[in-house]
Amino acid sequence: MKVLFVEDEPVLIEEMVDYFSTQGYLCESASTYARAEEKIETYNYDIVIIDIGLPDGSGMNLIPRVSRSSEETGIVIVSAKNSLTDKLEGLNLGADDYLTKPFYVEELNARLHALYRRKMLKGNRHIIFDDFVIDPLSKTLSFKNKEISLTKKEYQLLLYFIVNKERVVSKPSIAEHIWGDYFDQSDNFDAVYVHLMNLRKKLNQTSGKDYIKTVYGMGYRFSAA
Amino acid sequence: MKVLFVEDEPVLIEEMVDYFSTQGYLCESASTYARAEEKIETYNYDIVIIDIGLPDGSGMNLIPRVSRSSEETGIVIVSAKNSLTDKLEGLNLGADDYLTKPFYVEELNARLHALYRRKMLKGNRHIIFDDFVIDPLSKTLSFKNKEISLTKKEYQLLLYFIVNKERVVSKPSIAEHIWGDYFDQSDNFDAVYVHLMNLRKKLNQTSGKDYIKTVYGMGYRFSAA
DNA sequence: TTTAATTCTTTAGAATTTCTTTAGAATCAG
DNA sequence: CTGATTCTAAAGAAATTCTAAAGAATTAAA
Repeated sequence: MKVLFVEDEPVLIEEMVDYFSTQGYLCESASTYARAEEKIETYNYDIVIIDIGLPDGSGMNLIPRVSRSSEETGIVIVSAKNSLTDKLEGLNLGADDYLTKPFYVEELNARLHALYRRKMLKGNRHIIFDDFVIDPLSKTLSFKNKEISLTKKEYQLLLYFIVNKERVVSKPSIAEHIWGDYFDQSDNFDAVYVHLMNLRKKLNQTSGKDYIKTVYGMGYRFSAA
Repeated sequence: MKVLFVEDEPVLIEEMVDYFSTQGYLCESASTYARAEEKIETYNYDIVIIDIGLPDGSGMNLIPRVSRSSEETGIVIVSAKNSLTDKLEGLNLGADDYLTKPFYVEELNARLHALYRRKMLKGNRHIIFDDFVIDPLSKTLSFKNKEISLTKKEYQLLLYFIVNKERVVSKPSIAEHIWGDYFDQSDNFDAVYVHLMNLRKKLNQTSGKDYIKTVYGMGYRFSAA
């Protein structure tokens, strides 16, 4: 779960990044409109949290850009004033939720959770494909009620595949979602290969099926019922 | 955990009952003031969630009745309007928390969790898992009527695990809940390790079971019946 | 068609990170 | 002051992650 915080108050950024990192999110931040724009164009996020009042522009204008760059991305607006027009404008532009400053990080967390549920759990508590069940709370994968132990990277990888079910995901985008933008482009993707194969093997050994297909030269595609 | 929802909107009732049932709560509902009054007098609930605006009376008047029938019961008020006086009046009458409509069930869940935690710390109800009994009043743990001495930190830790049963809790979040806000992120978590191991050892030595599983790189998970 | 280049699979082990455990120093409460 | 608790530090263990390398498969080029 990769999240971008667009916010100019350093203290708030720090608080949010600290908190949500411990919650298992992959956190990045942008403190200006320009930087946010750049990051949004370059990378892919699952959720973007946008403060409206930025020093060099209104966060409102970022909303369409996010939607354009990826339909999947959830958008939460944060604003200092509790203005109904602001709220409506934001939601109209395509934001998924709205929060007024000041707020508790716990509340933002609850909203992100709700958004997460709507986006990928679609109202369910578990993610289910075939005889597999993923419980995000206990971070476990099980096959016919028997737990399959996954490492952190394998678990993240699996979730990324689930979100992009039936779609071809490229190796660079996998790397970006699992390592963040600290990931050096010049690095080779050997690590991705290894984790991918380990996950593939575990899924295959327990079910006998091949869930992850290789699309030569393009990436991988995860398919399941 | 038995919960009563006093709410007249059928859709909302359904949503809440659905959600909280999957969260392991035992859910009941009352859609009128009269029905709620009746249920409160007759049965015992751990938590009552009251919508102020009921068709046949103000939910506000239910608050003293709940307190009278059982001091233990937690009360959360829900109201359509974000009125400060409403909020203050409710809290004055003995409500534990206040929530404005519309809200996300996730958010209510977070509040119930917090409430549960608070109640458990000072309430006199016993917490039971397997052959263990925790008496929050005397802050003691016993196994088959034999007391197990726990230090303060071990006790807090155990309670935090119980509240988050079956969930993966990260080390930072453990630290935050036990040492509070002034816990420095830059501190290393050695102390957490130590207390955790001590608790783990005590539980294991008395019961022979392993209650606390390490989820490598993510945190720990407590499981019990 | 054959060859070369690229991309992918697989394995093994090195490097790193995270966890466990112990012991003793510091701190706190009675 | 004394004893219990809490914290720090450090060493070793364990698990994960990464690197590297060799071979297989696929595509592109000759």
